[in-house]
Amino acid sequence: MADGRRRTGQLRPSRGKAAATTDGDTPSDSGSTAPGADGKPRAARLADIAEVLGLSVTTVSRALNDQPHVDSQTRRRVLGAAERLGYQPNHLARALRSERTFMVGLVLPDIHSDFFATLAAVLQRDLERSGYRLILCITRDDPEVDRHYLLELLHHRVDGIVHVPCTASGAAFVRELNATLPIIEVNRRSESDLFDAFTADDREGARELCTYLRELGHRDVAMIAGPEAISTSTDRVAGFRDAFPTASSKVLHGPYSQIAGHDAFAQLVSARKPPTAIFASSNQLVAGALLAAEQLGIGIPEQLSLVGFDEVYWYAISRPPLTTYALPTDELAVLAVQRLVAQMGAPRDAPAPSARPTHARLRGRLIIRGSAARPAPLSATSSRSPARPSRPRRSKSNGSARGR
Amino acid sequence: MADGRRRTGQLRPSRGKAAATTDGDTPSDSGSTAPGADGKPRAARLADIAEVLGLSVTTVSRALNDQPHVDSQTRRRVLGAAERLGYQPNHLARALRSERTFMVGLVLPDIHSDFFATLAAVLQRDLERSGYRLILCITRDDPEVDRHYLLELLHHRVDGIVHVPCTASGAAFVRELNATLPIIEVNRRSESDLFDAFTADDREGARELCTYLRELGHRDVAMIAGPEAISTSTDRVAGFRDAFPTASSKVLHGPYSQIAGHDAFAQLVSARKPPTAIFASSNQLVAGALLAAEQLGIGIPEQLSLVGFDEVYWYAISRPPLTTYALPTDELAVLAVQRLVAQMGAPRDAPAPSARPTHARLRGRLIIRGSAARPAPLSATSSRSPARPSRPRRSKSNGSARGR
DNA sequence: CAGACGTCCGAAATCGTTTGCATGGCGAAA
DNA sequence: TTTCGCCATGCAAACGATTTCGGACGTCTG
Repeated sequence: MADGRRRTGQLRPSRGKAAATTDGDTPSDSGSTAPGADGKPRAARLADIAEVLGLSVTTVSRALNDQPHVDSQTRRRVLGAAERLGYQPNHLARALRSERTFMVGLVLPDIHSDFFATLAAVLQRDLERSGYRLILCITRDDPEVDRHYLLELLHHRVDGIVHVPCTASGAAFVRELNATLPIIEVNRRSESDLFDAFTADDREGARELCTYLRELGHRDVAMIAGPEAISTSTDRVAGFRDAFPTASSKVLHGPYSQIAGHDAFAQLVSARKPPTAIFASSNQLVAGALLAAEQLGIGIPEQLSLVGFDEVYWYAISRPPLTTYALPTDELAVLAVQRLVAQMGAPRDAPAPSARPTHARLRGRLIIRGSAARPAPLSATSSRSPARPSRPRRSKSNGSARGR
Repeated sequence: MADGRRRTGQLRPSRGKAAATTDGDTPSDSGSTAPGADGKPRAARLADIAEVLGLSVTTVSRALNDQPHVDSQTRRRVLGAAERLGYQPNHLARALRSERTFMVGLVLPDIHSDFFATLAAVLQRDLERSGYRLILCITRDDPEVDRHYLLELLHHRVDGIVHVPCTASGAAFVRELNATLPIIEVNRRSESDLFDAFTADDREGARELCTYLRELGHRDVAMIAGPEAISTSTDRVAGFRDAFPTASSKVLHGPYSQIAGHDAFAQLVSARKPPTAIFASSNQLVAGALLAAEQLGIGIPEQLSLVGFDEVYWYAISRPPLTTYALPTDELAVLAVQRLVAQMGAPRDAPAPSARPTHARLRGRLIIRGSAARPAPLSATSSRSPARPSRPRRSKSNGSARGR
């Protein structure tokens, strides 16, 4: 083979010691990490291992990646040399060539809210178990920020995205960019019908919770809802209307924030004819409502019933303990990772274009604590005070410290 | 220039249309994203833009990166073509060559705890403002997991790491691997003295909080502390001992978890001679303690005083509202990002090896609410009941809905 | 007018890995 | 003994950008 003209790929001019003639397995004097001869020490590369052992980078790569067609003896030598040289693989180069970054993006509105914190924690844990790292992107429900992050993740060539959309179109524009990476919607659902989605059955949950209020005797109930563009909000409003179809029942829309809950609560109770119960439809909203009740000196549930949504660990120790509808947070995250990993593992070219995206609605469960009681002024039948004493009655799934 | 022998770098055999002879500025028929001729469409690269405009990749790269030495007219043409072709830069390739990934790792024990959630949110926001993406790694205070993530981040060639260590050595082993990337410790501090650290002044905070208990008249106070290996825990214990130097004052160590707080509280109050006040030294611990008090029917502060640590948004609406020492969470995160970005922006080779790592301790502030009162049995002077009525007295920095 | 300098641009090397293809060598089947 | 195929290995081309070096050309300065 005429090796007359070496072109590219030529090994660097012997940065380490000149190729070990015999074996190189003996623990020589080369420090554990420094391959440098004179200049500053550089990080070891595959080529350095190959040079020390007199092998090719190909074989070294195969040995380190547990690929077949490598002699077990050779593999051991490679592993040993890698250890001695302090070799640390470069995922960038690997990803560039193999077109797999093993990173997924998580795009959600907020990490501070208990629900999303749990979601993020479970997602991160399960993704890590499948070998994926997670890039965290917080949108604060700002569509521009949402779009910015999705694009940025695209540029980083993530293998997939978990998306909590904040617009009706969701990540549709990504698909228009001819990007075929898997995207899964969680908790909320866009109207694009382009992506698999895992959400709670918000409508059914709200209906169940509000039916409970109706059964307690409430007829004049108001709802503090989230933004109108977001599926969780509209679905919960629908469930609310299922239980209270009268047009008079009031629904206040606003952002999913504590301040919004606070202000909406204050506005509702200061009305000429305030409701007897209020449904604050997220954990942020109900936290704000509780604070407002505290500040305004409104006794709950003596003067007014209040129910929340989402289960949060401090609900049991709030004053009063909150009656709520618990969302299947962990399950949502687990299923999303499961689906996403399956899609990312599939061959890149065939993303099953025929299959229509699926939407799974997961049931939660009602948790009855002490923040809702029979309506105070209208109670006709009950002779004793409708408001329970300060020590609330216990219900299922309460009391145990949830050690998440 | 004898172009007889093209070697590498040869442009792909005209995947797009054959090099536009004249200009290529006219909006031709090529779809916005599909450069493909026959095969499946590929994502546009710099070379595609260069080919369409009859330029070199060098110039295109410079134009898109706002580098000098590009004619403004040329720059406009490049931007236009990039837009038409739907060009999306490949950060992997860029990072591989330029040795800057614009990603930083965040390694912390937990994201569900309110404190760390806030920390992560602020870090993410500020890092994003400086153009960095954040990789989230949750260690659950497991040293093995901690080590695993640090290595993994190294392999991904992140530009820097924000670390909440859970061992005495912290990320010291990373330095032994000859990795020179900036690492900043936040909230907790390892004993390695190798990294800049931003922590709260936990000792001073605990002293201030416990001195308040002492001034209320408490003499028999117990502390529920975190793990012994973690700086926040040992520092808070030191502050507690500053205020209560008697050897009899009890300190219970355990993990920073709600269950640990629950169990420690139950253990303390069931002792033969229970303390008159308990200092639960983290938000998880105090949440568990509150729940235990609720379950055991122990009135707070009537029968027992309880104080927390960290300020959390639900403290104001818990039952009772918690007296606590607020940590400067946001400030911690802001300063850490500031320092980290400065170090990441500095030239890679000179990480100022002479400068000794700095450790900044930030002051928090005492927030007095209603969970601590004069000790019940020992109250000598006060004629009226030491326990306040159910409606707690208000203090500074309470009541406003913190809209995080 | 010579030389210095600045601007615009391109060729090619480079980052560190994976991967398609080729090549001996060796054992098994014919 | 030949042929076929597999195994272990190596060569060199990707992957898609940045960066170094230098060339062509125009302008300013002494």
